[in-house]
Amino acid sequence: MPNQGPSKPTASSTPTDRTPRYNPAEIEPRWQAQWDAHPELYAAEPPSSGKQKYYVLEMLPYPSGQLHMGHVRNYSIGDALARHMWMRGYNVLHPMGWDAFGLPAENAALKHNTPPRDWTLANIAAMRIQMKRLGLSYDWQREVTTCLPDYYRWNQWFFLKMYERGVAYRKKSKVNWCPECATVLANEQVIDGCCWRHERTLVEQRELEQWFFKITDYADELLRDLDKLEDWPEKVRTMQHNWIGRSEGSLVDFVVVPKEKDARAQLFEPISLNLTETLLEPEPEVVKIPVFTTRIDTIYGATSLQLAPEHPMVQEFILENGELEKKIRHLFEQQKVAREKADMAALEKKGVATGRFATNPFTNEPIPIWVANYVLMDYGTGAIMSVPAHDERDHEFAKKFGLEVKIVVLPRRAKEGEPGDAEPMLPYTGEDSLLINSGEFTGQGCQEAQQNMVAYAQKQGFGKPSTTFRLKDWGVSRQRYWGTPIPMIYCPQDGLVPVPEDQLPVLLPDKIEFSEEGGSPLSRVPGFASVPCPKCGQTARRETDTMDTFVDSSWYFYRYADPKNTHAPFDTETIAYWFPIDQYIGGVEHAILHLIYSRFWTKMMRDLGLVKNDEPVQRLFTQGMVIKNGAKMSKSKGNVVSPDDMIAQYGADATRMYALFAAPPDRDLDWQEDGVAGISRFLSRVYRFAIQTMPRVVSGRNQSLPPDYNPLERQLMRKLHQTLRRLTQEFDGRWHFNTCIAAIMEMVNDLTAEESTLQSGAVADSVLYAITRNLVLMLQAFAPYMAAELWSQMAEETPLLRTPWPAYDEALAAENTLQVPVQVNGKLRAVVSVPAGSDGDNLRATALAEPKIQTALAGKEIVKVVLLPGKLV
RNA sequence: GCGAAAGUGGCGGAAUUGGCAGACGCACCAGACUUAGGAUCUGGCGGGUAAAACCGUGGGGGUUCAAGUCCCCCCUUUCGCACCA
Repeated sequence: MPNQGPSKPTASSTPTDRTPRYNPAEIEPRWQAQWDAHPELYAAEPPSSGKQKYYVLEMLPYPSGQLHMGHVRNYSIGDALARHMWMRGYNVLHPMGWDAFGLPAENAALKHNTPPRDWTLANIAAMRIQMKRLGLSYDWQREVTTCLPDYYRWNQWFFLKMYERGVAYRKKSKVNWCPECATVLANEQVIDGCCWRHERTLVEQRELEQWFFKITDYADELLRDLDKLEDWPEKVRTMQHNWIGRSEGSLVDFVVVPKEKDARAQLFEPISLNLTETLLEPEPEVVKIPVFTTRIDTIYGATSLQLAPEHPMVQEFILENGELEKKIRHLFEQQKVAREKADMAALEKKGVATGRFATNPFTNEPIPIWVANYVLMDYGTGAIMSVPAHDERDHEFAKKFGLEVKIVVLPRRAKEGEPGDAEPMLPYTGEDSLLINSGEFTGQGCQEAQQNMVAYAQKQGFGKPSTTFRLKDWGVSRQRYWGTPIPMIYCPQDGLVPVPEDQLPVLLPDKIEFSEEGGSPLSRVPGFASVPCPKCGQTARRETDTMDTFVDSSWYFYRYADPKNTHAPFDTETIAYWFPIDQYIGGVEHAILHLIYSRFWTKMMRDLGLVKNDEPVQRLFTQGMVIKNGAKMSKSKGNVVSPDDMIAQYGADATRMYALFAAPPDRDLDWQEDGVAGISRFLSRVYRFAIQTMPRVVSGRNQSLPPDYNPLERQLMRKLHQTLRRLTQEFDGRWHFNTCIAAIMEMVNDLTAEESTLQSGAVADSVLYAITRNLVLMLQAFAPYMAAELWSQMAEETPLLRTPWPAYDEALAAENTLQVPVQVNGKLRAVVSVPAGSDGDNLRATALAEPKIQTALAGKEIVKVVLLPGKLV
């Protein structure tokens, strides 16, 4: 037969072989059809089963139309776990669905003139086929598709509940605008100043009226509960911690010195109040500039006030002094550029003195007011007090612009009476220190002074404790079509009117025209925007923005537990059984976006009385990326490997198994096709061996194990139990499935090495049966098709998934002869064999009798002999 | 700059606790079977040596009978944070 390209293993290609060849192209579709016909195989039992539940979840995909290797890896991990937990006797919930709203559908509509709905549903159908081809154990009866009204109506329902409680609100504010998406983005969707979808598109700031969710109401709890999430990766917790960015400090009002008064005069001359004048002149308005600080203890060292270029007061200063305008605009531009480049650190600090002063309420002394490019309007109050002696940034700035540096904190002396540390290196930012030059607070420790000073400020009415967050409210309005319509109506008479609950869902119209121009596409749909007001019946305008798609993914996993519910998003009692999710698996790229929104949503639902859990996810696992040739797979790099190609060539079992074998699941995985071929060879060996021994395995099924194992039986049983032990421990612990698969390979290598001996009947059929049966159970998590095929050939009656996971036997796993390495001065000199259970003297004698050891010890004195039980001498 | 993780053959990786470094797989080499081999099987495979000795886990020190693993210093890579007041 001429060479015709890659040879696919087909049964007909080797007609002369006596044993059938492993042919996944034949085996896999056959079992897939079986599983399709029996969805109950993978169906979770209801809470009433009373069984211990296990909810394992992989992050639902966006239906792009194509699975990629990252998906395959993600689902292979989850599927291995789900199958294992089934065998461990749990009632396993393992669902899958589609994060089906989103911009790509609209882009596709524009490009191919296909309605987003058709495009999306076709993609879902294609990907569902791919998933089924992979043999994933999903409960398809619970499939959730977020773009269908039976799902998104509950988004709308939640929105109304949130609106009632003030958690959803509308405000005009500066928002992130991606020109590419032609829509607003949440803060979480802006990465390094660019859109999360368009890595190179700079996000613009636009002033728009938008819907927000008050996630900041939960900021404290979201932060605090991170401590409860012990089974989450430290990395994710840190990222969320940073994102929330809680900072505890104080607000202090500085009073602007009126322009008429010469600040310097006020400084040096006691103020002689002319009562008549004061009474005659109109009282000058007291203008306060609140400042946020975490170091109120250093306030006596504040030598200037620095305002953000966009600070409202700055406008007034510009009105008074036109020359300032250009300079301040310049500062603003510098800051803007730096922020867009996401590199504020590289920004050269610049500032402009306004010529005006403000009074430090603690000292009653005026300090100059500046405008600085490094002060941000959207953090704190947009104004800071500058303490050059005790803050790095302020120090740098003060030195550059010649501002006063006033030391008010000194390090504590190590021992009383010892010299030194009078002049600390500036800036000195240590907090285990003492105050000087700080009025009545002099001599107090920093921590102590912080408390006393804010209390004093509060008493005097010019300050209070305050906590600031980096986390901002979640902007959810999107000026797009393919999303959940926001169920609100604007009535000229009644104002904002929610769509009544019984009129939900607000259906997304099917007929829609797309154009390149911006604005909400729904506003151009005749008959959608115009609607009678539910209150007065007059013509009103419907909200035409849709919700951020992260709303969909914030609670989809609750719907899985009760997917067909038509009168509520889900049943609270059912949720109480299934939640929290025992194990969630996905990429670390969702550490902030999806995972923080989901946590918020759960807490919000808890406050609505819908769920009882505080957190959605008990354990989180973030798998590594799939890379190829050192780079993340991407179309632009041309290094994408298609799962379909892999399956067509090597089968789903080999593809999945390789995804688990090539690296531990938490690490990045370098995809090497030769490795998949290696797994495929391994599966072929397994298949050939199993089929060849199958008649004896089947006959061994009803025989009891021999009372005593012969040496070969003992050896094979030992390997079996060592392998079982490895798998049991890995599933319980660190999930290094790569070593599990390696262990199974070792076991199979041992079996095939003894193949001819086995054929000649050296091992009892019952032993062969025990080994093969357990081999199949172990393979099930990684190569479910192979396992199903062999299981059926063994004519087992229990469904594979419901077969209890075998407990390993420590005694059987133990070696009876130990190969003990012997070291002399830490160097390996020999390996001696001793029977298991030998005592130290015995071992020592054996070791000393070994010629190599005698050579190594020649002419030396034995100082010490170290014996380690079960290890080495 | 701060924080975290990582660095082991030609490659992916193993070595749960300080105890035989390189399991398992890929690639490669040799052989067998073949009209053929990109199929299958057998053997080899860190460097070094005729064989040993010896040297080897990013680099340098240290602790220990014993270090990939623990301690100190440094380098590199990846990730996260970064004028957050």
